Amino acid sequence: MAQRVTIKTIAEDLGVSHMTVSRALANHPNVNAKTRQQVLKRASDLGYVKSAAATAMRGDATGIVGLLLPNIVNEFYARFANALAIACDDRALSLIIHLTDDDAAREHQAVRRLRGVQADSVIMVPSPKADQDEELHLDDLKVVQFIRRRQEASPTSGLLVEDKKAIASAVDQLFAKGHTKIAYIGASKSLTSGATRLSAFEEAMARNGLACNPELIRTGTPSFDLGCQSARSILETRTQASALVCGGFEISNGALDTCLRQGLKMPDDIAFIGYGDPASYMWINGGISTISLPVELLAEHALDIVSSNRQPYDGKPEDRFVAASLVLRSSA
Amino acid sequence: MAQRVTIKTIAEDLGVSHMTVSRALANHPNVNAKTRQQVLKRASDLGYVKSAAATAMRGDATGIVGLLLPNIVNEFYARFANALAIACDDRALSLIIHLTDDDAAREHQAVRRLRGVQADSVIMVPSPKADQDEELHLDDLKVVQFIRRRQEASPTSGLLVEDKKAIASAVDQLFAKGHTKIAYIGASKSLTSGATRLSAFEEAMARNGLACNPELIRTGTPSFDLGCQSARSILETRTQASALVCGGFEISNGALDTCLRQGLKMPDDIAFIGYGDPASYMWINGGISTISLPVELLAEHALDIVSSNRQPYDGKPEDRFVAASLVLRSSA
DNA sequence: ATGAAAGCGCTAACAT
DNA sequence: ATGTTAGCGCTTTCAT
Repeated sequence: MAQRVTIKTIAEDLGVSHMTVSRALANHPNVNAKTRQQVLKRASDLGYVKSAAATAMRGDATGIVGLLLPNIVNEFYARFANALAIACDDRALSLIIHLTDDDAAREHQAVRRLRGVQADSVIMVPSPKADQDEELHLDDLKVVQFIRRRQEASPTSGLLVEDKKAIASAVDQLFAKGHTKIAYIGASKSLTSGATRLSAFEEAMARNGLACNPELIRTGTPSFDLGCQSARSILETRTQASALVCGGFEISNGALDTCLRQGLKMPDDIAFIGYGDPASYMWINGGISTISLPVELLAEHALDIVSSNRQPYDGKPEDRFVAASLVLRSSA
Repeated sequence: MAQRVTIKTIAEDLGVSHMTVSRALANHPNVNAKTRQQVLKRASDLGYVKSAAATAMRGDATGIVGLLLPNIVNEFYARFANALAIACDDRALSLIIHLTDDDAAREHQAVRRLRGVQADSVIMVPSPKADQDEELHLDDLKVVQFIRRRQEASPTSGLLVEDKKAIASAVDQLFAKGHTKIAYIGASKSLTSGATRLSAFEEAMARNGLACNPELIRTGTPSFDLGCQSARSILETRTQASALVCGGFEISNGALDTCLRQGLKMPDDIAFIGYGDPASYMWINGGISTISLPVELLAEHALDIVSSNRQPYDGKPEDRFVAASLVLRSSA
């Protein structure tokens, strides 16, 4: 196979030193105009590309952004990744995606590899942390924790969704429509976002003078399955719930899947308010009401935080909150 | 910030040469057992990770797989990326995703950057090629062209979907239900996949003794918009089509969006057969009939081709075909 | 069993 | 305006 094209290749071709080539390519002023032209032409002809490895080894920024997501099938994450990938391409950054499946070991490996390639920064949805998990070494990375927030040894920034108001509106809306037995499925309290959403739900219930039947509140590790199973068991409960609010993307899809499979009409059989706003929600059942998050805006913020200052630690870690909103369609 | 941990850091800590550390970490036999333990412990404590840059500069494989997709919002691509990301994580590979938006310039940049980081291989959905596009330098990459196939200067492998039979079945099915005015929206003929699908459609029409009204056949650069606009204009045509077959993922979503926005009942107002099988198709309109592609299998194949032999050129380029199937639900 | 040297591609810091 | 040197982290080769 063809030998790798380096500045030395070009230098020898042109009978100059490799430094002249380096300077020409870097637009350094001290290069004869004619020489520069020759270098540029030759580089272009040979398809020269600067070695990222050499650059990285010198300690320069790599322009690599790591993205750790539980998965990328969930349309919310997919849209986030999509927006982020476009933004990265626009800024000449490389996006390395690792999927964690919300598993601490996978997350650990992913961070290792990102440190290996000297990624400048990582945008991550931290996995629900078990206490025995080993500490992540994040010192040389600029970290943004997305969606969920976990305490780490190194300072990390946060990009969180402020959804308490939207969840409260959801409950208010259901109450206004006469619902009193309102169920909720969300992430377990060990995740701060799980705790936050749950308390938003409970407070809104209380504010409307509604009792929270423990049978109608389900929490656990957020997943499609949790949504399915919780929805199923809620529907089986003697205390028939007339409405369901979801507090997680996967959960929402899982719960919705169960309701649809059971042939339930919404809102007649059950009023449904999902979480996240995949395009398909618009089409299902004449429109699924949902708590919608501004994905593209979130991607912008994430990249903003990590690229505002490429040197880790130079900027203080910051927390940003972006508001979710309740979108009412026909399912509630 | 903390200085990067290298084998020298560990070597100095332990008062040995960096070579001993290197050997200990590489599991080389000629290392004192006690020394090895010390090295391993220290490395683990300090969170040492081997520099990918140094490794790459020595010419070793980087374990980087590039993925070039038009976008990642389309659920087919998202599921493919998801499956590929999982497979990569399992094999300790890093997946770098670049989105091309089917644009040659973006594609060009993406390939440049992948060559810069010395990616071992690239799995790409080639953008529809305009003739004036500059040649891609793909010599040092192991390339798999996915979905679409383009002629390149360097040898590349192909991973293509064999969907002629599924498309023919779609037409047969519609004809069996009494449809005669069947419309088709697909990619333009300049893409081999576009040409293939279109001819499969035309042949099936002919076989059933049906005429192909040119007004009911639309092709172009595959996109959501093409689907929307073509569907709209087909629905406006005096020659009322009673059925619609889609020949592309984005196209399918776009056409479906238009039909749903116009409040059409399927299959009564129009029989609809989509392309690709996002989970939501199961839920929309009681189930959208579609030409379904085995995504996970495709991801396995793609990684198989590139990782069967990491050295570019050592394995001959190969073409693989994976069969699509017609999934009938309630929309046709 | 351990160490020293060289080289991968690049650029900052010195020559010339 | 151009060239030489050194060093980033690592492993292969050649000593010891």
